[in-house]
Amino acid sequence: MQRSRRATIRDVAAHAGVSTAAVSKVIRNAYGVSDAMRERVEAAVEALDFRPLASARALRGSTATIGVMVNDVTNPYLALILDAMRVPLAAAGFTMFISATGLDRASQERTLGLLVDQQVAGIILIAPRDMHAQFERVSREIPLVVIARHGEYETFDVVAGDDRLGASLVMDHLVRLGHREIAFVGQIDAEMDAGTPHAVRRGGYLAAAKRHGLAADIVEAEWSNAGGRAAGEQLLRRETLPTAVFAGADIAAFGLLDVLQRAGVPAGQVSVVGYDDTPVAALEAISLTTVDQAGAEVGAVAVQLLLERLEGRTEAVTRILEPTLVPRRSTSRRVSVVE
Amino acid sequence: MQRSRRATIRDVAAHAGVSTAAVSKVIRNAYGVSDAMRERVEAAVEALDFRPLASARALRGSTATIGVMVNDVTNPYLALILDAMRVPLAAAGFTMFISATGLDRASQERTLGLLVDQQVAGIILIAPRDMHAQFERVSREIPLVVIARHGEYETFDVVAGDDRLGASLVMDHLVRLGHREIAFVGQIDAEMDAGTPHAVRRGGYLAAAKRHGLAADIVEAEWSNAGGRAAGEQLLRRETLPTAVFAGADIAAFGLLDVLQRAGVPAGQVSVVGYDDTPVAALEAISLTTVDQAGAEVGAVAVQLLLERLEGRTEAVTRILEPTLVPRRSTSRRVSVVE
DNA sequence: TTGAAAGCGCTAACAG
DNA sequence: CTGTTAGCGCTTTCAA
Repeated sequence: MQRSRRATIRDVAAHAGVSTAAVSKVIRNAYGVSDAMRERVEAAVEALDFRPLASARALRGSTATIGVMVNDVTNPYLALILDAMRVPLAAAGFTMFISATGLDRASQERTLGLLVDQQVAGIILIAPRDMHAQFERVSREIPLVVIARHGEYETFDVVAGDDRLGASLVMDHLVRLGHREIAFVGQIDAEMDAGTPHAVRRGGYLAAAKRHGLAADIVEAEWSNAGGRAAGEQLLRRETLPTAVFAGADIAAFGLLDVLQRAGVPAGQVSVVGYDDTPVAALEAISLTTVDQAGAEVGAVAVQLLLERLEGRTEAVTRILEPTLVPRRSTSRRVSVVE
Repeated sequence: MQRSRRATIRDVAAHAGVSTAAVSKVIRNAYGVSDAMRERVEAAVEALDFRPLASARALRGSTATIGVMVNDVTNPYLALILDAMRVPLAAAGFTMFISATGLDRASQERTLGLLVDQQVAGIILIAPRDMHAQFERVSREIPLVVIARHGEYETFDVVAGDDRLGASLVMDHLVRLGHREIAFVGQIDAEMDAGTPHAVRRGGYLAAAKRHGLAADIVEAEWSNAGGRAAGEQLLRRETLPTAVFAGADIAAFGLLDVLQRAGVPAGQVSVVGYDDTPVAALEAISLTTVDQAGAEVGAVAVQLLLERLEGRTEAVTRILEPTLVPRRSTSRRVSVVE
């Protein structure tokens, strides 16, 4: 049995014996249709299983889709943010399409362009590279919310955690435990500007180290499981281990801890701190001290700001969320190191 | 400075002094354009920053977008699959849009409908509920690949791990270690049919238990962190703990292990097995015995099948991937339990 | 309240 | 090789 082609608004109009304009009004819940008309049209819609084609609607102007760009779907913190956006967007009548990119700027620029080409009604970017000119250009036409970038902007909204404060909380915590040799794991590449969480946490680390009169000790490695492992291996090659490491992100802390543990470094000898408070950090077997930056709230706030924009707000809003330290067993009082 | 509206193909044609048809051919790399023409058009495209609107193209027929539906973006195994699809799809010239749903069938049906309305060129569904009629209907019009469902179908392709074998590997492993009281964590709800990984793993567990002459012991709880915790609490309320638990999924195993550990159950007293081999399972501090079902490969195979369909294949293909057991420290020889 | 008709931006015959 | 033109399916004036 050959399936007939998809029903169009004309098919519905013919079936109901009315004009396409009438059908259009009914399916959009627009004003100016009699009850009788509505009923006939709805019956025809039902009978033909009619659904308006998104592209035809888009070509006339409106869409009800929101594009969300994310640079790494395997990052559990980002997943938390994404997950928090789904329900409120749907409740507001929007369809969310997630577009995954790489970490490089080129793929992110391409992806943002594609979202614009799709005429999405609004855009949320999660932890994008700096593409300031493009942000401005896009946001002049489409409501835009950027998550996890620092800085005040004129034409779009920003939601971010206070990474400088977060780094400071971590350092104060470690210093209070008696630590003086505190390493920081992080890597800044050529595409990374001052507005990234990387740069801000690093800056917070440096400022706090200075404040406490400590020597800065930066281990260059990216925030990933592999990066954390690499950092751990770098440290093991040294003559003396630092007594504490601020790994910059949970995911890196896990890799780092694992390498230390496998190398036989006694638990408690090196205190390790992550960032994000991902669910794994809370497991008793891991018990990683970290910084909670409320991923679910970030997502919810971003959606709220976007919806406000879609309803007409034009002034830019920047929302900085306050992080909190979550102390666990991966940090402890400094132990004197036996050479 | 007011931004001018987006350039259209007519603007480009006017700017280059040629017809819109010529521009269309150039931007599509179609045959029948002189080099001179190509150059002029390309210059105009550049000058006006022209990009074709996706909806207008879609309305004429073709799109280069692939829709991927996933029921839980916070599930690290699913994230692995998603991540493996991005690069090959992009390399083939397609844009991937991920659509997140809930676990319930209603939201999945809605989402699948939305993808169709978007005229995506192809669809990949990851671990969907049973919506057989809709699968058939959709796949008659759009190439469709379903991941993580069992069964042979006529009109679409399937990629799945052999969950029955996986469950069997787990049980054999535990029995070899001397275990006789082996519980299984899992929950089947009304919407769940025989083709789900849940049902198949449960079936594999039951069959293996029978084969080994063991009593079946199913703990009803969902495969999530919370579900694993709930299962752990259920077990703790019993007079005697089973000596081993097959948690059904890593994510549930983590929660379960955590509850047991916090309750003071000595390590090694209860062997626990997960499923999926997510990165966390490999951490030394967790060291969870699990089943590797090659998430990255699943994603890559799904993309490959979809691309084949897009190039014209019409016969349905079902690809079952063989899982392997990954033994780690969370399972050990049975210890006699002290009451 | 209803319908006729124009047109969104692009592609694909078809004619020249 | 190049241009003219008729739509794709829908929304939206504008008249009736």
